[in-house]
Amino acid sequence: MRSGRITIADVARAAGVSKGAVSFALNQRPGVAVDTRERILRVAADMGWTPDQRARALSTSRALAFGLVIARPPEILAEDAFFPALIAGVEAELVNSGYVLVLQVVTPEGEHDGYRRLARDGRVDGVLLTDLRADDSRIPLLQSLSLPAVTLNRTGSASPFPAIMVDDTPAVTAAVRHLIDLGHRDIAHVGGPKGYVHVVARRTAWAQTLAAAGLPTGELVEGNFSARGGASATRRLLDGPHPPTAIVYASDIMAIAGLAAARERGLDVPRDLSVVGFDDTPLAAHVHPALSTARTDVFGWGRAATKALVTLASGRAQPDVQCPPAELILRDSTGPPRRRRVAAEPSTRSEQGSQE
Amino acid sequence: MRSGRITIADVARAAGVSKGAVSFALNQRPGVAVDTRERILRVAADMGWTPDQRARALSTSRALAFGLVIARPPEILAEDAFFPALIAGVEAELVNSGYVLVLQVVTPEGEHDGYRRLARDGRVDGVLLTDLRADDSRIPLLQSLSLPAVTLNRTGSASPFPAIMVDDTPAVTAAVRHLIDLGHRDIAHVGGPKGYVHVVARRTAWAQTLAAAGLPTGELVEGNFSARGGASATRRLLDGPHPPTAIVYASDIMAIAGLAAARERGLDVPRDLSVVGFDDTPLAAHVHPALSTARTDVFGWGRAATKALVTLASGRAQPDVQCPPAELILRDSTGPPRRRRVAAEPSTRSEQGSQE
DNA sequence: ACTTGCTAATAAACCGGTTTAGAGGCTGGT
DNA sequence: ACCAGCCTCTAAACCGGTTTATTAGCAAGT
Repeated sequence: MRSGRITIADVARAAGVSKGAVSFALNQRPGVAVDTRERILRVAADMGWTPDQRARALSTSRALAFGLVIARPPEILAEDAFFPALIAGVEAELVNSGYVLVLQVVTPEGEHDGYRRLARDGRVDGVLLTDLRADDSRIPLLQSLSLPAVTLNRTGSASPFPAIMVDDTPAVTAAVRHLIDLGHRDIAHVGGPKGYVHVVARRTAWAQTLAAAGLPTGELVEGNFSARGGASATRRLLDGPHPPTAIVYASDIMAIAGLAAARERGLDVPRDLSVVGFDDTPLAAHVHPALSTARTDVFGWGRAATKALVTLASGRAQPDVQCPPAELILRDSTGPPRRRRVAAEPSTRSEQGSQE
Repeated sequence: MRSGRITIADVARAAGVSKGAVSFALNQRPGVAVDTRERILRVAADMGWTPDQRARALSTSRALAFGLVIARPPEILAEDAFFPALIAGVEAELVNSGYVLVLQVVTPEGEHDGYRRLARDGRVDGVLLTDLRADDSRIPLLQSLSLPAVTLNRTGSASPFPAIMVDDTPAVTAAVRHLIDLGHRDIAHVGGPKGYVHVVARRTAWAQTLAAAGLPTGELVEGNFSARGGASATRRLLDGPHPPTAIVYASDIMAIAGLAAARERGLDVPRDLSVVGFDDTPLAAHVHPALSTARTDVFGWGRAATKALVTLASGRAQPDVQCPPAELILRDSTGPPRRRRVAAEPSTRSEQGSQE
C-alpha cells in the first residue's frame, strides 16, 4: 500500500483536509485560512512531500522548462566559450525557480525542427534565442508556434519578443581608436559569418571608427569563429598585397590562432602586428603575448535573459533590457606599429616570412 | 470548441475508434488489427497529431528526459571543450528518441542537490555521470534516489551502473614513450585535481611509463584544468631546482598556457622544452608551435553513453561499453631535448630565463 | 450444437496534480 | 429573525495520455 512516492492525497489525508486545500495552500492562493495553510505546509514538510512536476505540468499545461536550441556545428561549438558561460548564467537564475533547462543541439538545417519538436511535445514554456540573425526566420516560426521567447540582442526585423541586449560596439570602437592612437593606419578585421547581428555590430563598429578618423576602409575577411578559420583569415591578410599592421578579430579563438599564424610568418606580436580579440576567454590572458580583447559578461547576460523569460512565461509584460556593454581589456598584443612609411621596401617582412 | 490542440480523443473520434485503440496503435502494441492500426495512424498523421509528452510522462511515470549535472566552476567550464563536445554527442543520439536533455549547472557544493531536485520532481529518467571520482559519492546517492545512471568511465568503488569507458592510458603512455625515445629523461606531469578517475589514469600512465623505462619519477604538479592553473604549474616546474625538459599536461588548455609560460621564460618549444597536451582541442593545431596532444572521441563517447542510458531506461540490461582509446597526435611541440648532460652548468637556460 | 480459446476493441480507472462549482458556517445589516 | 455576502473548505471534473478489465465476435474442437 505505502508503495510508491507520497502524493498530494497522502498529505491531504494526513492533514485532514481535501486535495484541493493542499493545492491551494501550496500555491499560496486565497481561500485557505492562515492557520490551516500553515498546518498543511508543516505536514507536507514533515512527510517530505513536493509536488510531482509531471502532474503539475499536465494540469497547468505548462512544462516548467525553458529551451535552448544550439545550432552551431560541433567544431565551432567545442571551441567557443560562449555557450558554457551563457548556460552557467541561465542555470544560476533558474535554480529554485522551478524551471529547468532543456538543451537541444542541432545542425543548422535541423534548427527549425528543433524548435518545432520542443513546441509540439509541450516540452518548454519558452526559449532563449541566441546567435541572432539580422533577419531571423526563427521569429516568425516561434510566433506561429506561439512559443514565448526572449532574444539575446535585437534582430533587424520586427520582433514581438523582448530583447536582452549587450552592446559590443563600445569595446570594438575603443580597440580601433586605441590602435589608431598608437599610430596604426592599416587595421584589418576578421569577422564572423555574415548575417549574425553580433558579427554585423562588431564589423560596423570597426568600419565606422576607421571612417570617423578619416582613415581608409580596412581589409575585411570573413571568418567562422573557428581556430582554423582564424588562422587562414590571418594568413590571407598577411600574404595579401597590403598587409595590415593591426587586426581586430571578432573572437579570441580566431585571434589566438592568428597569433600563431603571424608567428609562422616570422612576425612578432605586437612589434610587427597588433592583435585584438573578442570574448576574453580565460585563455586570452595566458597566451603569448597576452591578448588584448573585449570582455562581455556572458554569465550576466544569461541571467538577465532568463529572468526576463521567467517574467514573460508568467504572463507579465517584459520590456527590453540593456546589459552593460563590452569593455576593452588591454594586454600585451597591441603596440605601436613599426615605422614602415620611410621605405616602402618589404625587406623586413619578406626576409622573415621566407623562413616559413 | 475546436479551441486548443488536437488530443487523442479527437483522433479516436475521427478514426471511429476508442482512445485506447489509438494509444495501442501508436505504441505498436498487440490488440489492434493491422488495417485498423494503419487507418488510425493515417488519420493521426492527417490531423497532425502527436501525443503530448506531458500527459505521457504523467501516465507512464516517466519523464522522457535525461539529466546531465555539471559541477564545474564556471571558469573551468568556460574553457573546456569537453562538455560542448559531449553534449553534442548526447544530442546526436537523442534526436528522434523521444528523450530530451535536461541540463543542470551547479556549484560543487550544490551537486547532490542538483541530482535530488531532478529525482524529486520526476524530471528525468536517468542521468549521465561525468567527471567521475575514484570514490564517487554520487553513486550511493543515485541508488538511494533509485535514479538510473551510466558512468563515463569506471569508478573505483563498486557501482551498479554500466560504465562507458574511454581509456586515456595508451595515448599518455605513447606520449611519454615518444619523449623517452627522443632522449628526454626529465619528464614532468601537470595533472588535474586529485580524485578524478581520468586524472588518476593519466598520471598513472605517465608514472608507470617512466618507471617501466627505468627512469626516475618525474616531477608532478597538480593543476586545475584552467589556463591560469596551467601557467602557474608550468612556472613552478621551470623555476624549480631541477626543471624538466618535457612536460605532459592533463589538458590542452593547461598545455597552451604552459607554452606561453615557457615563452615568458625565454624558452623555445620544442628546442628547450617539449610539451604534450590532452584533448586535441580544435585550437591545439593552431597555436605555435602546434601542440602534440592526445585525442579522444568525446562526441562518440557521449553518443555511446546516451545509447546505453536509453537501453537502461527502457528496462533492458546494459553491459559496460569500451570505446576506442585515446590516441596520440604528434605535432610540433615535441622534439629532442637539448643536450645538457655534457656540462651541468645551467648557463643556457639561466641566460635566456633572465630576460624575463 | 456447445463449450473453449483467441483476437479485436471498448469503457473505465488511473497517473498526481489544478481548478471549478457549490456547500456550510459565520458575520453584519436591517 | 432573516437574508445577503463573505470566507473556508470539499467534491468532482479535468489535463491527455496509458493500462486494465471486460465484452463482443468468430473459428476450431468435440
